[in-house]
Amino acid sequence: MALSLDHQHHRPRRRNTLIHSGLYDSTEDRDEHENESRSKGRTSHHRVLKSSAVIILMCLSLLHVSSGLGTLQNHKLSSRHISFANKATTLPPQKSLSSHSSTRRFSSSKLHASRQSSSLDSRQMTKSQPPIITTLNQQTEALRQSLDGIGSSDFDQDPEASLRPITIMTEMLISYANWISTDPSSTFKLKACEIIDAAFRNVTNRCFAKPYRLSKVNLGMEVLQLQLHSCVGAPLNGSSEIVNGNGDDVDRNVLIPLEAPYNSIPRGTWLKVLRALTSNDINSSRSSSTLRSVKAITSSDDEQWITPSNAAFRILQRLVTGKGVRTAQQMALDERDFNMVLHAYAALSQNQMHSAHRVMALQERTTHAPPLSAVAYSILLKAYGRWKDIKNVEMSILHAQRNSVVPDIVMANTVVDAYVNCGDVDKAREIFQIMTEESDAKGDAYWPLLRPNSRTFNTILKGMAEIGDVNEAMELSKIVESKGLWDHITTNTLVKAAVTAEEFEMAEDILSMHTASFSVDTANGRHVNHPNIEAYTELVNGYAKAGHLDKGLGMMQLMRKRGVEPNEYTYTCIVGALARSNKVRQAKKMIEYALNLNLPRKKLTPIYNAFISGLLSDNWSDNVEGQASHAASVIDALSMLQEMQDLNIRPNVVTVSVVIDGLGRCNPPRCNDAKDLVQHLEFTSRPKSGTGYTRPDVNARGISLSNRKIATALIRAYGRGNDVESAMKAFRRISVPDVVALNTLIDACCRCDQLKIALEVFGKYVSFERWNSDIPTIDSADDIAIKPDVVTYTTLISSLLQLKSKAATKRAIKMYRDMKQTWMIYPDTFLVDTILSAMISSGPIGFNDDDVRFTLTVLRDGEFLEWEGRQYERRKRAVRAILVGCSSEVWKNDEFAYGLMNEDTEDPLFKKKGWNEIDSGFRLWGSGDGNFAEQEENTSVDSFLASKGWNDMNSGFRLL
DNA sequence: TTAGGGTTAG
Repeated sequence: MALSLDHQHHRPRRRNTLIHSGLYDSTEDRDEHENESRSKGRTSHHRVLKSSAVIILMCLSLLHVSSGLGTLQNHKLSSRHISFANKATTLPPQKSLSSHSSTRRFSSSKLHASRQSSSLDSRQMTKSQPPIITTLNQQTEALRQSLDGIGSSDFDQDPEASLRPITIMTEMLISYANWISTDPSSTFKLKACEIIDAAFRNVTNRCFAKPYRLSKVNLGMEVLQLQLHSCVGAPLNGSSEIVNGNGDDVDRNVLIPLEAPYNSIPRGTWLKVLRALTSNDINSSRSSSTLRSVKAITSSDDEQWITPSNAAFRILQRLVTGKGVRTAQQMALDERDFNMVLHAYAALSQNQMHSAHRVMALQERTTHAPPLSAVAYSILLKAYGRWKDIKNVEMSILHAQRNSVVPDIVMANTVVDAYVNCGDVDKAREIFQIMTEESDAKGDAYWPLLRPNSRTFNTILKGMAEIGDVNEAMELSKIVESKGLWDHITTNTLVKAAVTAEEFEMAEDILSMHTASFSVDTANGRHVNHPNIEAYTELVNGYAKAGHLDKGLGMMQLMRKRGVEPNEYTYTCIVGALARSNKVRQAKKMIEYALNLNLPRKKLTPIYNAFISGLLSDNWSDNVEGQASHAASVIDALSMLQEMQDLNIRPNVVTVSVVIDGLGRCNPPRCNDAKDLVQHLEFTSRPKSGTGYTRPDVNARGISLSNRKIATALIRAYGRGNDVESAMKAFRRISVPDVVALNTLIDACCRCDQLKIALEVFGKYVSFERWNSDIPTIDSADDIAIKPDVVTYTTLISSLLQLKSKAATKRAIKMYRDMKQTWMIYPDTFLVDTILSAMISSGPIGFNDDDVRFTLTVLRDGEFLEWEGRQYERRKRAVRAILVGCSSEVWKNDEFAYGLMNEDTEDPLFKKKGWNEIDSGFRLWGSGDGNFAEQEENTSVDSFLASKGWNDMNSGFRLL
């Protein structure tokens, strides 16, 4: 369906509900997020602590309100009211006492006034301002003081300080509640509420202001909870503990609701909360191993922890429905409110996309909300592009079209980028064509005429760079230049294209010709953040990866000559390259230099990772010398890990995985050491938990045995150590295993000759029906469905074929068919190679009809793949040699085989050496280059180091 | 509120 441009201008208000491929949920906006909300287990012990805490607090407060006060033990309070008090009980006794005594000092002075007010009769109150006002004002002042230093780590880690605001606010509500029992006039009631509300706003404004911090946000959430719900909390079991001035029993809660409208939260505050919850600071604090979760606002007694995005969604729902929102008339909702939440979900992770769709559905269904715009679709498209989910990229475009959303240049660029990320550069160029065509020439009327900008071109260039199509890229860059749209990213991307194609000279030329002008830091004559630093880094890395370490170091020299300061990325590349070449001393020098850049510690971790990874990257541990050398590298790696910790550079998941892998490649594999290391680092690297507002890590984002990458590395180690049982155990620790973890486990089983177990594992986790059922399956480990990939099938098929049994081969043939037909997975050259070499390895004897058909199928599939040089022809010849010699003649009915047999492509080498030679060398065909000649780069390394002023060769670093 | 570039990992 094509929409004309005219129609697009007056868009129908009708909106399509987004339902497709199971991602568009029709039960969108319930306030319940069962999957996400994690109610904290509340043991009876926990309850006892809570109640005793509340008793202490209430006694302290109420002691002054009314002497001879009845027992409070029977009060059932919402856990909200007392959570702060609960925290106080976790303090050591003395500290707890002092904490309370400070509260008490405060209470005794402030609440004294409250008592007086309670004992005053209402006649007196109408005459002049009641003392409660003074009390509340004093409490407000104390509150203001308690907020000093909020957000600082000192504040967060001092339970006394961080709990005080909540304590004071609760006390204000207690003062209010007690005063209310004297039945004051409504004028003063409102006045009192206004003061309390202002105090609350004071806190929330601070909590939800930049810089955003989880601890602040959670304090703010607590305040919102207090104002919204504590007042309507649990009843008092019909008891009558509080006695009013007339001696009558008053049956009510300890805390009572504020007068309207102060029992709700102003719209502006909600928007501040929304901004904080969807901010980058709150959502992407990857440095912290603390799970990002915030306290949910609930009307029940339950304490729920949910993701910031889900908390934001709930607030969006409030803004839509007006629940808890203080507003005279319904204000129109801003598109940005929705987009903020949409973005928070979409940027988060792939399995949050159904939540992203709920946000869009909420916006669509809310009549007083603006319609979905190109911005919303840009957010969605970017996310799907990032996950390389081309199916949903196209669905999103289709829905934008159905919703008559007119694309702007941003959305167009997002689509182009999404296609590039999905590896479909042709499709990206097609969109480019359509959007730049005059409308009457358009085949697709959806895309309006748009003027491409630098980003459009750079994005397409990126696509070309990734596939190494440097010629096309150069052609396109001429257009970019002629249009005056060349910027430093164009240079960087074009250099990348040349480097990917290993056209290093061209890359250097591009860089010299298009180096951006940059400002000189006159203070030290150096240039900071050179706009082309990425191109330089690309070159350094490209040279090093291509085996030209000397040239890579030459680039470092050139950078120095041109005054371009290497950054952490550049050092990561060069350190990794040096370490891979076992130039330990030089690598360490480089690290030392990177340390001098005075970067934040966090940025140094990857440099160390590159070092450790390079050090352990040796793959010659199959002989004795190799093993000894590997063992030495492991020691070096471990000492580097120690150095990191000494320098307070925190190892991350990558660091640990790499070291585990190194330990696993020892002979025998050091699996126990690997596991111990994880547990040790898990313990030592965990940040101190302060207030309780930052939740301890329970879900393995950081270093732990249940982290997916770490567990995967361990599985690999156990596989090498012939320990299937432990491998299985390690796998089961992963809450949501991915295909890499699965492949590693299957491989571990196969290595240990446990093919049966491998097939069971495959059967348990790989099910097309379950995978396709669209039901989010996070709850039960048994429901997890993993989409296999070509590696999964390669591992299993290879193992099956190695058994050389009829039954196993039959099973392999079936798996291969399932892979293509059910999962639409196409084989790669490695799989084709694996199968062909296995099938023909025993020679033509016993090669039956099925074997012939299978081999021919695989060979034919291989025809569509990209092979190095004449590799495919060689495989064809190998197969032909088998067919010639085998008794089966089914191939004679096969057109492809017939053509194969009659091709005249005789390989003289093959002719000379015959089948056995080919077989033994089969695997080597793929490796292409035998260029591992040892190069002597010491000269250039040292000259670089010398240029840095480090000419000291004997710095104490051990040379391997 | 939305779009483009470099490193380490499996």
